[in-house]
Amino acid sequence: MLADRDALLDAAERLIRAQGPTVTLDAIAAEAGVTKPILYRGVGDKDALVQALAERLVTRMTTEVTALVAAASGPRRRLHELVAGYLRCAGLDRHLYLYVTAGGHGDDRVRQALLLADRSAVGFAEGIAAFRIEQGTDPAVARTWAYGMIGALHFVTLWWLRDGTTDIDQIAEHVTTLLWSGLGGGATTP
Amino acid sequence: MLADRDALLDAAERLIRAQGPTVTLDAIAAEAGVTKPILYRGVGDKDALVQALAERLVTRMTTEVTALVAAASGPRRRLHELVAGYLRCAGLDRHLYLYVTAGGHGDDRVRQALLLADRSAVGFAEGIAAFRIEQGTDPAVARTWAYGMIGALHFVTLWWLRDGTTDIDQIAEHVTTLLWSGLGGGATTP
DNA sequence: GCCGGGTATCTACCCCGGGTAACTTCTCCG
DNA sequence: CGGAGAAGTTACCCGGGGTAGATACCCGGC
Repeated sequence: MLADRDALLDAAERLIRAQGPTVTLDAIAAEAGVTKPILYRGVGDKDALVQALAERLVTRMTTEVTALVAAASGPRRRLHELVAGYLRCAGLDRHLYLYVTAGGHGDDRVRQALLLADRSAVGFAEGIAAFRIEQGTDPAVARTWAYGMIGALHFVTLWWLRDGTTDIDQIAEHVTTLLWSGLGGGATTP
Repeated sequence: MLADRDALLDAAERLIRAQGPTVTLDAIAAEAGVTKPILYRGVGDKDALVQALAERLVTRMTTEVTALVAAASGPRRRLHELVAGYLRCAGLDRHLYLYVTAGGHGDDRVRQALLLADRSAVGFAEGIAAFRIEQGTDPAVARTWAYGMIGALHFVTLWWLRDGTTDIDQIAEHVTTLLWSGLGGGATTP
């Protein structure tokens, strides 16, 4: 069996989608038609696998969401599309999303938690900085805001995936309002 | 040796603080002067331990932050104190914070990730709802905003704990600005 | 003072999953 | 046909969570 790296990652995705985020490396190797050492040769240890899957997932989500954002007009609507798109993508790939955001195993717990964030933070921060400059406000907040916004999206996503009580559109609207207007709601009170 | 639940949890905290979030249950039991089965009888399995420690940590952080918030005047300053207090507490208890937010082991990865959030979300949501009513705006956003704000705080915290490049006060100010004014920055653009 | 029973605790183990060393097989070329 | 080398598989190690069975301790009854 050809031990192509992409084939291995495809198998991993397939199995995680089918069986949830608790699949073992043995199972993934079997799904790919090979054995564990081949999986190691192809993609590295478990952390590397998670990282590779994170990369793919982020790429797909970014593509999807970017298209939605580009199709909307006005910054607030764009933000809404971003939020709603993120939630929808995570919902569709929920098992993979969970595997990637909580699947770690090594000592570096922080790294795991921030894997997905790190992958998208740079692009996110650039967008924020550009918008702030255009607005005439200080772009120095960009990196912090990127992590903050991703954190907000991520936690709301997890909460929604777990409890799933509220309608996705309503949640997206609430998150958008928070991120767009903040607690102050546009008030200029210091 | 007395296998008091509190003594066990104290030992766990002590060891995590001293040796980081990768300590094993054996080590914790040893620190408490007992063996694993006693630890199990006293606090339950690892998830229960993490949950108990989360509860304690949240209680302490809440007390601390609440005091800071109460001492500040004006909603935006209050928010700033909340953000800065959260960051500072997490920084002081960084190992414990990491153990609690990323220490899980069972299948329920979502539960783990949201443990800290769940513990504080209710109180948070109440505060938000009260503020929204006072403001004359819709309080239905409260639960979503609670998770969103905690997520933002959490991710910024992790990022800061890991990279620690930027000054804590500056980060706190940036997060406060995001949560208070949002991306729109008080603009009324739809 | 000695003995049975109950309880509290420890020792020794199981299991699972990640990670790897060493054996096997297949192929290609002289 | 034989041997070198690549490609893969089996069979294992190890660490950590979780638990069953052995052990020591304490106390009332004789």
